Amino acid sequence: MEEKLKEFIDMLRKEGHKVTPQRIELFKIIKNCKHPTVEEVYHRINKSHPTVSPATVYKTIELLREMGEIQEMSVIDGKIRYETNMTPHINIHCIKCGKVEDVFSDRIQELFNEFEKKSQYEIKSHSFDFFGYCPDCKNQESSE
Amino acid sequence: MEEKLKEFIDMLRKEGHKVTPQRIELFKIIKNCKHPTVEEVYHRINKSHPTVSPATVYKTIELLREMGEIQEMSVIDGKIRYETNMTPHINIHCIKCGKVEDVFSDRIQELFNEFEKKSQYEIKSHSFDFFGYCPDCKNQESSE
DNA sequence: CTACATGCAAAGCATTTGCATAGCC
DNA sequence: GGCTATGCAAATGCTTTGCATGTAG
Repeated sequence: MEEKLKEFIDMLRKEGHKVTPQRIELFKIIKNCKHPTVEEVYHRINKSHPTVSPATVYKTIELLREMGEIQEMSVIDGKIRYETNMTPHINIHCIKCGKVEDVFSDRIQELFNEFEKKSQYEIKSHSFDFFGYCPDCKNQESSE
Repeated sequence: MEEKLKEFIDMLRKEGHKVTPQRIELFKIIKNCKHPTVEEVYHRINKSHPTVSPATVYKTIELLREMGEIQEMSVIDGKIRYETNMTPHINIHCIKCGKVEDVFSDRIQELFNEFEKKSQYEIKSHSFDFFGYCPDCKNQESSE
């Protein structure tokens, strides 16, 4: 975490952006959230730093997105959420309880390599999502 | 297309929804669009049926989503787009020119099967997206 | 000291809602 | 004929913008 923060600060400087307490705090909060909405990020920063405005939250999220630190996700409930874990993985969403789990697999990289070759695209990022019933909700389903 | 429309009409009836001209027309339009936004759907129906209101477009899109005919997609430009082709595939987005291509592969089904077994989830749908530079834009990139 | 970032309030838009009317079943 | 769907207009709520002030470099 400390390491990632330092890299982030370096990248800010390198790209000519200023290093402000708001940006540092928002980076820490966002990277510690799972798949936050703007609203959730705002509520969190509001607890520790009540003067930070929604405008700053929106602007910082947009900056992080441009810097490749976060990514907009597939939406299931209409609200845009942000992927903050940029390690290749698949999100499995339970469409009943709303839970989201990360799953890692070497197959993702394989698929990635296959498509890059086949399509002639230069692939920079991805977003993989499964939607279904988690083990708990699956059982409840069958008894309904 | 005719076949799909009939299935849709049957499903409407079966689920107790009424079959209206607006729903039929919106179904046809939406299924003929690639990855439309709400706005695009509204503009299209507005040309042929100028009295259809935005409210009806929103409600019908929500109905189609509930019925599993369409799905919200990963967003790249902030606007929610809808996946209207429910055949398993991956979308490759060019982050420069905005083009989106569908790619089909047996690997998707394999990945699907692997995860269903491994995770104990009952998977109902998915959304796979790659983001990068298409062959054309890739070359422009290198010469900049 | 200069330029960019922040915070606030207002503006802008997309989406939803309430309700009267129309039209499917 | 009953009950859902539609269309309209108003309301809501999220996001952006403009501008004065603060602050990093």
